Amino acid sequence: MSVNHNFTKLARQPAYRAVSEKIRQVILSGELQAGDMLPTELELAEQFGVTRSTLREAIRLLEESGIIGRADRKRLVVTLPQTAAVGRSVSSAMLMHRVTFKELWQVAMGLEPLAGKLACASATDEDKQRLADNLQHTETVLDDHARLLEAEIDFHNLVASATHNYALLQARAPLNDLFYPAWGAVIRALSPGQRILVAHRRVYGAICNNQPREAERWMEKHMIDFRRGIEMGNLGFDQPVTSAANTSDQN
Amino acid sequence: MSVNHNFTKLARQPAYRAVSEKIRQVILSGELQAGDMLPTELELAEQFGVTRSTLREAIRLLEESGIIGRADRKRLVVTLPQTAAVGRSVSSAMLMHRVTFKELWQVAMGLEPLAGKLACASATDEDKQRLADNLQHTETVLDDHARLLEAEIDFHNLVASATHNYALLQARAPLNDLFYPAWGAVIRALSPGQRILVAHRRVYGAICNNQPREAERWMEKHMIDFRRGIEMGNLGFDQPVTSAANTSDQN
DNA sequence: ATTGACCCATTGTCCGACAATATGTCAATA
DNA sequence: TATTGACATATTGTCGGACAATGGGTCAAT
Repeated sequence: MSVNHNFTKLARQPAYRAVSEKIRQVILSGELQAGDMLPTELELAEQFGVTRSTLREAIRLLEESGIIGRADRKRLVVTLPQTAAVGRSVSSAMLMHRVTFKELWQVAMGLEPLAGKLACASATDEDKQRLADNLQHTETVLDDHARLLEAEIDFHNLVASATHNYALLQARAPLNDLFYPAWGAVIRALSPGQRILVAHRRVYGAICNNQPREAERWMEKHMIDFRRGIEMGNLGFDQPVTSAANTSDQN
Repeated sequence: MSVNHNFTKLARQPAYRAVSEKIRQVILSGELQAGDMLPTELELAEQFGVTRSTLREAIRLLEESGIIGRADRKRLVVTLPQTAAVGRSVSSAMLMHRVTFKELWQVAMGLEPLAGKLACASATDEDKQRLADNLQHTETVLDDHARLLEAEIDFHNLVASATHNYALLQARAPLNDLFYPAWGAVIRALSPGQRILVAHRRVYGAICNNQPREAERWMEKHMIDFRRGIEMGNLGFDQPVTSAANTSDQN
């Protein structure tokens, strides 16, 4: 019989990956901060001792992570990742995993009431003003399905932003891409404009009056309404969500 | 005075990005499924009418999203994104945004009790067995700080997995990378092995007996303990978390 | 059934090249 | 002075070709 000592299957990584990791480290360590310009591709390539081709591949990895981008279409610049940019990767993953509407709803039930609650303590006057503007705008589009959905999504984003909690913003990013858009079907089927407006007003009022319990409860009711809408419309609560944001413009 | 009509600043996208988007679309539309092999780089390049260099840059973008990878280090293959892979991008973003421990804790307060609650309804016998194994293992490492932290993280992952809710798994991914590791300092400072074990046992018991309320409450208590630990240890509850997983191995 | 020798396809990396495009300078003009 | 135009320069996006290393396959020898 053979003596079997299990060796750890050593994984060498290609150069483009090593370069990418190195740059990422430097950025995450704070040595390079958001807004800092990076050297030109040629210069970077020389520093790492690789060719421009290899370096460019490394750059792409960081680009997709959203931590570097281009300033004015030329120079590379360290960037503060936008929630939307990072969220797209997450959303892609969820689509491939065939996440159901129910799963997203469960997460929404955990995060949206929380957002309402937290917003009470942290919303600035500017946040409140933006919410007020949103409510006013919503009233004018109650019967315009597309705009209503847009206003609806905006409202929830504004509440989340009012928490000033980036971790929360990031955690709920996929809801924007997958959960609410899918809900557009409900709006078209049931025209629940009034119910939406009432719930939003309650949440807004609670935030303004610093009543976290109220904000939490009404956001929860609002979410339960969502579920009811999906089920009543027979729109596949247990079905995988489909990518609504599939409409990237190109030939 | 000049007539000022604000034109939308048209943004042309480079070829590597267009190619990347196209492939992503095909995958997300389901036309290509996880496990499917892609043609060779040369073949793909010819199909798109670009050179291999350009195509490779496109591949890097998708690679970072975790939706394609390499089977046996050669052929490209459509991959089901791993939570860890996608989570890394998210974690990077959070680090750059200087997310505080408090922010992460707030998210954890929203998601971990939820995970406990949902797990009650969806945990399989196998899930329960894994939890039981984890508890048994935890008892043996109560005084080994490193292993205790590891077991602690494992437990929460197991509970989350038991929900069989991928959206939830993805949403709480950054907690694994940033929240719990940072909590290692608490373990070293306070040696709260017993408290941890008690809470875990309660959660486990509630899941086995299908008592969602109990599971939720004990998970919540557990999280509050976390916060207390951080504050008692004076470990910077309001400070940005630092990347503990910064230790990637390379020269 | 394992080993070794061999071939082949594909990747990772390199090099050199060029057009398109921003940036900067400077003169000309109103 | 402020705007315009002409020009030189730097940098990116893309191309095409090249080669070593490596994994997979075949086939013969043991």
